[in-house]
Amino acid sequence: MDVVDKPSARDKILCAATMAIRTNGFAGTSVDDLCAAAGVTKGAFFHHFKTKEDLGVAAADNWGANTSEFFATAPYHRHADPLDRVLAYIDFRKSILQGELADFTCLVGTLVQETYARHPAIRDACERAISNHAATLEADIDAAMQARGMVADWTPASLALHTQAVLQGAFILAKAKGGPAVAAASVEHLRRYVECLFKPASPLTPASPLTPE
Amino acid sequence: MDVVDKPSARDKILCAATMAIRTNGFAGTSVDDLCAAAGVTKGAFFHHFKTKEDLGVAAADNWGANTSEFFATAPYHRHADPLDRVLAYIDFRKSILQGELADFTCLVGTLVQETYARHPAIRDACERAISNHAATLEADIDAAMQARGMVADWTPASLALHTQAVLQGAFILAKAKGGPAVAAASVEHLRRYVECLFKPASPLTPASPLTPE
DNA sequence: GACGGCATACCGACTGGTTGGTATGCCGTT
DNA sequence: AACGGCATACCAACCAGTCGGTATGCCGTC
Repeated sequence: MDVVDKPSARDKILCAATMAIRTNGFAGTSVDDLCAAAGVTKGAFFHHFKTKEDLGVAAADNWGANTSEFFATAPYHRHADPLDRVLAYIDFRKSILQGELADFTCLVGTLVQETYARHPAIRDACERAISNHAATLEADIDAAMQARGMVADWTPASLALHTQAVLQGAFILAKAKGGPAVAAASVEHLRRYVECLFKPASPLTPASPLTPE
Repeated sequence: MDVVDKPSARDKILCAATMAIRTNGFAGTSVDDLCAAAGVTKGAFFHHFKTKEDLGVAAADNWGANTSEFFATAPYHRHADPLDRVLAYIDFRKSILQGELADFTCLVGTLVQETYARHPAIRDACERAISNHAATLEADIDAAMQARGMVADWTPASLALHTQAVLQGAFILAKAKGGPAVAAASVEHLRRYVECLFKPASPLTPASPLTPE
């Protein structure tokens, strides 16, 4: 148990899988590619993962764990008002749309898209990751509604999932257009929507805090 | 030139590819699978398409052409007010979220997700299909804004693309959750957003035309 | 209208490389 | 010496793509 723990083969494979699948998809990533990228042999791969599908499940679970920690320690939780936390979450999601596409797109969104029919185990793992993450938002949305005594024809859960839909769709547009700019614009629309839902009385405000493009 | 034109091998392949790729993805669909599903031989396949990538481009182009016609002849264009047309478009998109996942999800969204890095030609074809479709919405959005003399910090183009992002994201959630219900809820949020953007003055109306879930 | 010349559409066996997966053995730690 | 962690060697199935060949129809010429 060294301080400078050298990563185990399993971790190296999971890390390489995260990048490779986000870039080339699940079916588009071969076990050989993965081993080469991770710097391990095929023997190591099949020592840690029974099948390639098993790796897919593990990668989705690993993604869920990593993103949970990443967002749990993110600064947007500091706000006292739950609505401010939701808006800050959206701003935070917008702010991390930078660099290469594979650096900010979502592994489980990509993964579930092409495996939902043939690999139910992977689909379920992706569903868990998405729903768990949405649940962290749902709590703040719910608190914001109760604090305002709001009665609405939509549920906190549906809005939380909607934010994830917008993000996933934004990633697809970013891939189609070759850059994060479209995605950022879509996230701005999402912010405007949440502001609108919680706006007490005032009408359309032409001068919004968002910077014009 | 018969009245009962039997479909050419090319058409049968494109039709089979549309379903197969939406179900199993591009890399997950082999040329042999495709030929079996279309009821043609490999010789026929490579007579019509130089490579598998070529088929991907053709499938995306074909999808663009088919959806263009489908939406151009859809009933939502009948409304006189351009905003009504936009809202009716959204309602229409919600109404067709039925049946099997592969029956209503978007080919080019699935396709671009896993090919953007390795097959630029396919990515460009998908981008064209998405942008062309969004452009038909953009015109109505623009007209609705001008009719109201609206000045906003967002553009008609960005809202049109945002609608597509919501739909694409909704498809991903539907795949993860195994049914169209989540997708419909997200499309309802989109409708509420567009209503809010164009609402002249009144505040949040708890009694909305949307049916509660 | 019979002819050759040629293009298009399609067939299916074949190939070389790649795939996911297995069998076995080595090596440091306990 | 027993074990987990990994390496090497290997396999059958499958992959995209090729190639020689056939069937059919069009078109100008005589």
